Amino acid sequence: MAQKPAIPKGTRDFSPVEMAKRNYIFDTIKSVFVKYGYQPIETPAMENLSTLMGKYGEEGDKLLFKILNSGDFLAKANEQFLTEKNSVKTTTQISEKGLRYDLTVPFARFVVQHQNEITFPFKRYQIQPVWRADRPQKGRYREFYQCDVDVVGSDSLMNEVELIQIVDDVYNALGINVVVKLNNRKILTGIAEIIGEADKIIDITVAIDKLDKIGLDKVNEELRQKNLSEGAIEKLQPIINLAGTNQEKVETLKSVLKTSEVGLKGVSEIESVLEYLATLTITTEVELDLTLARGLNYYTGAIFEVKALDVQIGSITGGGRYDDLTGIFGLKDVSGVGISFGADRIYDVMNTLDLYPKESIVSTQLLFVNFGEKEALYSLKALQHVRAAGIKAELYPDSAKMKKQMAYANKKEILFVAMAGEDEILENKITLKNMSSGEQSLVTVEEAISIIQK
RNA sequence: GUGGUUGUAGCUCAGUUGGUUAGAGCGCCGGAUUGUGGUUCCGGAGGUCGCCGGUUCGAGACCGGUCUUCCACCCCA
Repeated sequence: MAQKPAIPKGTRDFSPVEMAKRNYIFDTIKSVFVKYGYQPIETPAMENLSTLMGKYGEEGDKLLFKILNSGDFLAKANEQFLTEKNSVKTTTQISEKGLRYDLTVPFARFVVQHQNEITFPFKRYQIQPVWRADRPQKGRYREFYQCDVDVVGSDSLMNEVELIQIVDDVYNALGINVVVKLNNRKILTGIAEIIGEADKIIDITVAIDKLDKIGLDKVNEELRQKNLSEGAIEKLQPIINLAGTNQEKVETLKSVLKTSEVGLKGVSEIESVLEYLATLTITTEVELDLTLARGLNYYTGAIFEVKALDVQIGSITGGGRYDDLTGIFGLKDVSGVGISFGADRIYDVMNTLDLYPKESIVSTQLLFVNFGEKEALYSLKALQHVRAAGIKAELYPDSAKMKKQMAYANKKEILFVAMAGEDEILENKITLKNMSSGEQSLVTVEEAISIIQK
C-alpha cells in the first residue's frame, strides 16, 4: 500500500455527522451572543509575531506556532546565532509571523487598529480556530475553536453580570450542567499584599488549587517549598480553608483583607456582581473560588471559569476583565471583559453525554427513489414543492436497485422515502414511507409535506 | 518541555517460550429477493503487523531509533 496519509499531531478531521454536531454547538452559542447584542468580527489566522510574543508569558511564547519567512530566509540569519544553535534568537530572524494563540490578543490589536471606526462600548463575538504547540491530550488539541465574547470600553460590572447570564443561557440551551467559578485578581493581589509576598501570588494560587487533591498539609508543605515564610503561611490559613456560602466567603475576605485597599476593592466588585445576579433568574450555580488563577498575565479584575459537572474535563469556558490589554498596543484606558467558550471541549462533553436533539443532526428528511428517467423528472418537480416548504430533500441520482436506494436512505438516517413510479404518476401522487415505522401510504405531495412537517 | 503509555484489516481486538500461506467479530461489496432498508442465509474483497534499522537460519513477537495515541506534571479551551 502507498504511504498512509496523516494529519499533524493534535489536529482532527470532521466528518459530516461530526460537523452537524459541531454546527449545532456553534449555532447555539452564536444565537445567544446575537441575542445580547454582540456583533461578529474575524481576524487573520496569522499575526505578526511582535503582536503575539510576550502576551502569554514565557510558556506561551514557546507554545506559539511560528511561520517560516518566505524566500532564502537563512541567508539573512545571523551566522553566530546559527553556529551557537541559539533557537530563540535565530527564530526571531527567520520567522516574523505566527498562528494566533487565542482570540483576545488579536481582538485587542483589532480594537487599537480600528479605534476610530469603533463605537464604544464595543461588543463583539468571534468564533475562529486557534493553534497551540502544546502536547496533545484528551480535550487538549493543537488546533481548536474558541468562541469569544468581549465588551471593551466599559468599566461597568453590568458587563460581568451579562457574561454570566450568557454562560447560563448557552449551557441551558445545550443542556450541560455547569458551575461558574468566580474570582477577582484584585483579591489575589490583596492577599499577596497583606502577607508581604506580592511576587509569589501565582505560586500561592497554584498551591491552593491543589487542596482537594493533596490536602491541607501538603499544600502548606508546597508553600514552604516555594520559600514562603511561616508567618505568611499562617496568614493564608483562613483563605486556604475558605468555605461556606458565597456570602460567608465574602465576609471572611472582608475581615482578612481589611488592611488592603485593592483587596477590598476586589471583594466589593464580587459582592456587587453576586448582588446583581441575585435579582435575576439564573439557574447555573455561581461559586466564589479563590483558586482560579488563570490568565494572570493580563486579567486585572474578575476571573471566570466554567466547569462541566457531569464530565471530567478541563474548564470549558474561561475569561475575565483586563484593564491594560490594549495599552500594550498603545491605546490607554480602555477596559475590556470577556469570556471564551471552548467549542471542542463542549463538543467532547456533548458527545459523552449524548445531548444532541435529534432534529439538530438530521441531514436529509426525504429521499425520492429513482425508478428511471421519466419517473425521476416527475420526482424532481415534486422536490421543488417539498424544498419550497423548507424540507431538506433529495433524489437518488441513479436508477439503482431499490434495495440499494433504501439502504442509502437507511444509512443516512433519512426520515422518509418517497416512491413515484408509473402508478403514482398516473394518480399525480407519491407513495410516502416512514423509515422508522415502516408505514407507507399513497398521498399527494401537499399531504406528504404536512406529514413530514409534523 | 519532563516522565510514562499505545500502535496488527475501515472499526474493536486475538495472535501461546520468536518457527511454514497473520485470525475473529462488526462494517464494506455481491447474491438469495427484476418497486421496499434496518432481521436471516450464502459468497467475496480488504493487512509489506505504524515507520526505519539491528539481533537471528528465521521477527507481528526481542533490541534501538522515530512517528503516533493516551496519561501525569506544566500550562490551559
